[in-house]
Amino acid sequence: MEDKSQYGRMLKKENLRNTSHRQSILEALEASKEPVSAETLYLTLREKGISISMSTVYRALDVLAEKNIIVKTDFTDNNKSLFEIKREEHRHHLVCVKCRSVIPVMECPFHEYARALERQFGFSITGHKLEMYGYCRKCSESMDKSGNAP
Amino acid sequence: MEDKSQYGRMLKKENLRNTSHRQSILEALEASKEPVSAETLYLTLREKGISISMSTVYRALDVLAEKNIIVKTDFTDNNKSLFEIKREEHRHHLVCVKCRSVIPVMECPFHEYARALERQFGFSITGHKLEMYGYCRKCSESMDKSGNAP
DNA sequence: GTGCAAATGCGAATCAGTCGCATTAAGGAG
DNA sequence: CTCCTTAATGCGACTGATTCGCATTTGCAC
Repeated sequence: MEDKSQYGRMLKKENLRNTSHRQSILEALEASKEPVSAETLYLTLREKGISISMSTVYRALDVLAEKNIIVKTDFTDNNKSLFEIKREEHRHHLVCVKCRSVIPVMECPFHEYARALERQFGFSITGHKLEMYGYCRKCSESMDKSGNAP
Repeated sequence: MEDKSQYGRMLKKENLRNTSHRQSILEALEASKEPVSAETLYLTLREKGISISMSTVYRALDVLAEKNIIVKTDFTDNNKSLFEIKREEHRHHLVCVKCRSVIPVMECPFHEYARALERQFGFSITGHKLEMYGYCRKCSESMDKSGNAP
């Protein structure tokens, strides 16, 4: 999504006005390699010299998530929601429970599984979220050295 | 887990005192077929005539989740956390985005996938959470009738 | 039984997220 | 380009789940 006018089209398609704030938010999310919190996003924008309020950030994130342009995620921890742009392929995440780093993962082998569950329960699955917890390479190594088992 | 003294052993093993409140909480979670919120649990206990405070419920749930005796889950919605007892086999969930019903699912076909990711990223996976969203049978049907697409 | 750290109760505090309302600005019509 | 409607925004107050401080109680090792 290098072409920024693309955002305008996406917003229009959803009957959302193409405001400069929404543009900035989408650009910031696009630029971010990992999911960010509303607050982080707010601070990022302020740093860029953009004058915006928290309410607007929250409201924009809500409506964008509702329209499926971005994805809202809740990693169990500090009970803060994180947001990321919806890319071509959806992603899953490896979350390090120690240093809290997040590694995005592209592959998703769950389509057959989902199909089977739909048949079994008469449930129509429209989306899913998979998060995996554990220790990233660095944290496992540092614990090995210090003698603490993961 | 019919044998309630089992709880005592589990707690002791984690260096937690075997208090009557923790017993009650574990029993209530054991009895519940689906994940419950702290508040629901609190009310359930009060109804049973157990005098307990919200802080205690929260604190007990926290420590039990930390010790891996129960599981804390955040379904994106009303930003309330849900808790359930950790059973033999872990579960996944089908969450209806309309009526909010939750269907637990036993099967978990992800072990190979997890293994592959561990190799690929040097990440040591200790747990995972999969939630699937969509429309349960009842809600899809009622929407079909009313003409609203899911 | 005694002693002491862990657990609890209570109410105050925190803090992400929401809301009401007045103001501003998209963007379609003319 | 200007006008007009209405969505979007800012601000500050508010909410509601969760946490915290501190005094009191209770489990349990000895």
